[in-house]
Amino acid sequence: MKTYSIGQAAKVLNLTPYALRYYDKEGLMPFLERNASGTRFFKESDIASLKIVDCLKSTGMPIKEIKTFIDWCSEGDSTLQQRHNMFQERKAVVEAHMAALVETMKVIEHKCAYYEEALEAGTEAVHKDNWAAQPR
Amino acid sequence: MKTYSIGQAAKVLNLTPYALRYYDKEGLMPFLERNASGTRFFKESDIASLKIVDCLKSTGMPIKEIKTFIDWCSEGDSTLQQRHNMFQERKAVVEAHMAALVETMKVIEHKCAYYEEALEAGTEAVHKDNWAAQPR
DNA sequence: GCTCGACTTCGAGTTAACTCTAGCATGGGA
DNA sequence: TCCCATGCTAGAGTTAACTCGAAGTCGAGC
Repeated sequence: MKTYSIGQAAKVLNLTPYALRYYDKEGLMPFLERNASGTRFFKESDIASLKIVDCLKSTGMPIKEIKTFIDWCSEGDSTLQQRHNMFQERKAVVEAHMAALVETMKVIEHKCAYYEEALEAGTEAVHKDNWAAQPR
Repeated sequence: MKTYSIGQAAKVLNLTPYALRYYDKEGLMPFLERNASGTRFFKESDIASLKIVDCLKSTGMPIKEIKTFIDWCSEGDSTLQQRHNMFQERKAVVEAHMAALVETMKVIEHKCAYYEEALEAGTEAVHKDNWAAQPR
């Protein structure tokens, strides 16, 4: 079975070896093994697990909470409900985040249009009179 | 014309007075006025400007770059092109962010389904055999 | 045998964006 | 008149998530 050094794993996951050691120190990789001389080696299952970590991170979850999840994974079937709840909550968080981004996008597109008109006119002054009439 | 104290502005913008003073110190509010005794008062135009700041922040733009934009605003029509470019870039950033969130969401939903099945079976072991066959 | 690159640990340093503390000023209500 | 909330400044403290430096080990290739 293929394994990865910390440098290779970092490359695959688009992280630095520093970050991976930090995650290890924070307890995000309890199943990570080492060879006789103490060097970490990452199995495919470790890479997969780190991809989940990355997924949770991208929902804005802090490392400490991710660790809680990892601990639940180690505890086995008795924590299935907590883990399910956690993913449900993450789903809600991502949905909220996406909704917020849609609103952000509306403002940005409005500003793009605003500056396109201003550029055409050569001056921002074109908007001064009818600002109140601008659609938000 | 209605104005707001720093506390009122903070409430309206869902920020703290600390944060608003910090933004002021960082130069994000060059048009902000004060009364005779040095107390800031926020006009509607300041509130609107801070909403744009908030919008840019929510695209992940750091304060220093937002300041650059604010400075361009102060410089007038000669920076229209830069400002337009900036919003175009922000649009691309938000689009990328949304696309990433869609991917994140797929993983999360997959995990929700995974844990629903596991809960039904009472054990995570139901997935052990056909993990490789799981759709990602 | 030597060198080189990649690995190790430990602990210190970095960065952004606040957040708070201390000490003081001000203005309105009882 | 006194009190209290709220404002001010300067500067220190906080937090997360790395990021790095120092000093040392290890295995491969020449």
